[in-house]
Amino acid sequence: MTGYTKRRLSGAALGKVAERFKALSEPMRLRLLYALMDGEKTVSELVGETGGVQANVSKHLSVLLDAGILGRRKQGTSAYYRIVDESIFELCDLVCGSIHDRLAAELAEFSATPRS
Amino acid sequence: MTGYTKRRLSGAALGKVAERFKALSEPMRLRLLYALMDGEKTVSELVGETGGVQANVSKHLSVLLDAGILGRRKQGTSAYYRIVDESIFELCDLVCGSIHDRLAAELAEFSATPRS
DNA sequence: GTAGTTTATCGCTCCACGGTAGTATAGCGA
DNA sequence: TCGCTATACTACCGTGGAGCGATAAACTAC
Repeated sequence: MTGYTKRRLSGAALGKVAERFKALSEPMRLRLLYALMDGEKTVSELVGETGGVQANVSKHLSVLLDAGILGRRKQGTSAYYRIVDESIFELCDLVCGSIHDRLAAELAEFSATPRS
Repeated sequence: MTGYTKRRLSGAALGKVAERFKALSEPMRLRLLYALMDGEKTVSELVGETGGVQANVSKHLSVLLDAGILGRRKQGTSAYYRIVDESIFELCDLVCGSIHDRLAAELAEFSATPRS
């Protein structure tokens, strides 16, 4: 019993799920999400932390906004972005665990292989 | 306490996580994964079930194979693919729940809005 | 041997997307 | 009013990847 339902998804649902995964398939966007873990930040702050160009950071942020992962608040000339879908980090944790397991398995297999 | 560790990831780890998400960001690949839920199948069977072209199905399967999500077994002229990373469905379930919550929230907000 | 089946791969077109530069818009201060 | 800053938007280029047809490779049956 692993906890997931193993329910089949309709075609439309499949598309929405794929869309969500696509929003998370860019290292830069993941970096932005992790930078936002300690609370909302402005675009400038995110530019400084991630080392990206302002235009790119702004575009990636709007992608995450459209995906429903981030929220935005404007104050003065600044735009404050925050995470509204905390399940993102659960996803990343699951993937990290899965990748770790695979690497560990490969390592074990390599170590068990007799060197010729 | 939601259960995830909220640990920051290195740049390389971020790339690997993004790569995994990218492998899941295609509806066709998700369809193949869900078709494989009830056990290993040949490419021909998957072509029949998903309605895809053989070349595409084969390519998508090799993407999932390289990502460590699927395993392959060859017997005669047939290739049997199976799921080796069951955590995939946990990921999909999490995303489904998240999407459902968002849609439900949008619906509630819409219903609460007084119609002018 | 030949023919048929199954799978993988190649070449191609087309489209989506990331990165970048430049520009526009809005708010703030002198 | 005139800058200055912060953000968003537009246009362009290059790349990567999906879809498709044709072909190649491996195996089976005759």
